[in-house]
Amino acid sequence: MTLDTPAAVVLELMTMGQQSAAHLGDLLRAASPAASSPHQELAAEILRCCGRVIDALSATAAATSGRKRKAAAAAEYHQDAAAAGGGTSWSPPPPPGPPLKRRARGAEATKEVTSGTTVDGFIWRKYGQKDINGHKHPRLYYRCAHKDQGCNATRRVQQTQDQPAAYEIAYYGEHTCKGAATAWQQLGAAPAVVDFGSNSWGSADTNRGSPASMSQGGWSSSASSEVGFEALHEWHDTAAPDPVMEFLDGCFGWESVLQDRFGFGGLLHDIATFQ
DNA sequence: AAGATTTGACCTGT
DNA sequence: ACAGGTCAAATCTT
Repeated sequence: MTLDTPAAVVLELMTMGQQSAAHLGDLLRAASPAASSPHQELAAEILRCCGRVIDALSATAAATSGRKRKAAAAAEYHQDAAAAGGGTSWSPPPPPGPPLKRRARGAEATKEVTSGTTVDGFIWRKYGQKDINGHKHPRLYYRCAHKDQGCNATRRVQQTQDQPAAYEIAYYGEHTCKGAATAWQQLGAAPAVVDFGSNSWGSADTNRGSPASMSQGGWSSSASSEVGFEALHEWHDTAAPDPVMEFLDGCFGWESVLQDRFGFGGLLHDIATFQ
């Protein structure tokens, strides 16, 4: 991907932010492995926010380039139907449209490789696992927990061969569930395609223990994000393990890149506070 | 008891 | 025919 457009730059930087937040979460877990602390939840919240922006931008880019997945096309059917209704607000997809077709092998997907836990704001339910030829580890299949809302987003997780701690995650389909749409309405972005990729409540291994048992506040990004950032600063100013402090010191300056390049400071602030 | 996960079977695209 | 994706009953967890 080039950085020729503002969207590309935002995508790149949000990806960096997501990786940084994942790293932060790992550090926090290492610092207090006993139970999930508010600090870890804050790191998870940051990951969720980054993931939403990344997926929204990715979807926009894919739509612009005219390449669409089959699953995306099915989701689009619902959105077109909703748009025909004339409303600007989110409409529940449920009555399901045409039967969802099995996606073609190697169908286009939004892919990312993560080390260990990632969190991107959606709740996934595992629906299958398969041993894949040429892969030492099984492939895991997840779908959005809000399938009952007509959300057809799915996620495929494959542990990489050479790096056991790394997971290749492919996202298919579009999130059409209500929580995602609400978040963007609060952002004022109102994307034509309500598409937010993804989420992983941890790696294939850490995922055990029910994603839904974690905070479902991922849908209510507005309030939770703002509180989260305030708490993060408060925590940053008080007690924190040294490795975490070092990590944060190295990461909090990345937004200057945007200001230097496109003067996106205001946008960043809006994204950070979801207001 | 309800909801989530596991896993073998079945379905479909290549 | 085979490999990969999904279904759904059984099982597990909370």
